[in-house]
Amino acid sequence: MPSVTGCRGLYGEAVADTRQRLIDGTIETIRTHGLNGTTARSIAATAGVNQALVFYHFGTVHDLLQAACLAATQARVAPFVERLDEVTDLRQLLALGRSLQADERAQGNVTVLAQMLAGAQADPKLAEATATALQLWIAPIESALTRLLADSPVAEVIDTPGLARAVSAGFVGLELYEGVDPEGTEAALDALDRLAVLIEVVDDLGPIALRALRGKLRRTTKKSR
Amino acid sequence: MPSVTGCRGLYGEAVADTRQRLIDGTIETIRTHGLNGTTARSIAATAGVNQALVFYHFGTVHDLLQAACLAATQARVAPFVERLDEVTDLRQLLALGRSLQADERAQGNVTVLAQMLAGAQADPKLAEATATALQLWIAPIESALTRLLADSPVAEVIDTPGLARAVSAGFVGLELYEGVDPEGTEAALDALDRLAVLIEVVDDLGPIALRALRGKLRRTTKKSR
DNA sequence: GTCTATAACGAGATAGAC
DNA sequence: GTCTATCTCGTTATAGAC
Repeated sequence: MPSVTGCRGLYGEAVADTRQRLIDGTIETIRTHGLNGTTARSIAATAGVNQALVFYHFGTVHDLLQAACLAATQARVAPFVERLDEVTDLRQLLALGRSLQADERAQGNVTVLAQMLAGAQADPKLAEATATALQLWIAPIESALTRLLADSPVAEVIDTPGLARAVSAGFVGLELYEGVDPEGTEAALDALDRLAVLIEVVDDLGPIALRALRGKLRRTTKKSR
Repeated sequence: MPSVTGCRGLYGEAVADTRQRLIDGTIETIRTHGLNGTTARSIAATAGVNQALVFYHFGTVHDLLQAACLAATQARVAPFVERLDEVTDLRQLLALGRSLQADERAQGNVTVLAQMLAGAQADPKLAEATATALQLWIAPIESALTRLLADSPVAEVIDTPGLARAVSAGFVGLELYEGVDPEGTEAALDALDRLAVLIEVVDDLGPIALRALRGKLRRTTKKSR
């Protein structure tokens, strides 16, 4: 197989190819074995390369983890952003979220992110890489929310950046929860579906009810803070 | 210190005390070192006992993890249930949730649950124990939600068991997210706060608006499923 | 760049004295 | 029940041949 860069070693293999195989192998290994079972040996086995190459190309297993996390996230976010731009209301946004989650689940990418997030708790270096990766998801979601809620009375009291983070973090939690209770996760997603409908319904209320709601929202919010 | 059971070994130490120290030490070790850093040696060091006692009392590190996870959760859920019974509306429920999360965060218990959840993804045995522990949280939350939403039009379209799971899973996700972005988590919780206000406001609408809302909720929900 | 071989270390787990 | 000592294995990482 020809390499993109054309670089080849004494053994005739392409360099860029090996690096990419290691990155892909890392993601796949986290997905199937968890972060705990992701060692230089298991990664190399999955990637079909020699174990020592992990250290030649990335120095440490740790650095490979970071590189793989970022690369995988970037690759997945790009197509998502395109679909996100076509969303015109909250229900479509949630539908996209579910469709996305189904895709990600099948590919195991949210699992990877969840594993990184868990591992990051006791590892500042990993935390940095994970926060960056998660931000890649959050930013476009925040943009979409801001756009969708621009004309809504709800926008006055909802903090869009905060909501975007809550949604993203919530999805990660759901993904983890799915690992121990798949049926429960389906029920949870259904419940969220209906909550989104609720917000949308509020948006579509007649002018009278809407004005009353607006006043109440403001008063109640002030009181509770 | 006198033991509950009174059992003592040749070295004069109480048995129940050592078991409890190991369980407490396990939780503390997960909290500070993550699941990855929780080894028989690190647990024993934290608990202040000999490393071999892990295997004498629990057979394997794995079994100790399960036991500690369940014990810690049960101990924490009990007082929570009492406070939950006193909640009379959704905002109080969320306020309790935030207060609880602050406590849990300070004690590191949700972190423990999150670590278990992450580890459970690649470990069926651990998954079972974690699902049981999480269910200890979900059950009382579900009861409270059912009680609070009993007289609400929202109850007709919201799936309470699903919502309870979504809330629980979401909190775990937020806890993990907090490890990599504390400020973002605060913003996310604020956003959820306001969402809860929204539901409550809908509940307090006048009879006319409420009837219109009810019809719309039914129609929209049917359409979207 | 890739391979084999191996060093250095920490992990789970056990044996046997006390 | 508790302790010390130790076995065995898997891990990261490196040295050096090709």
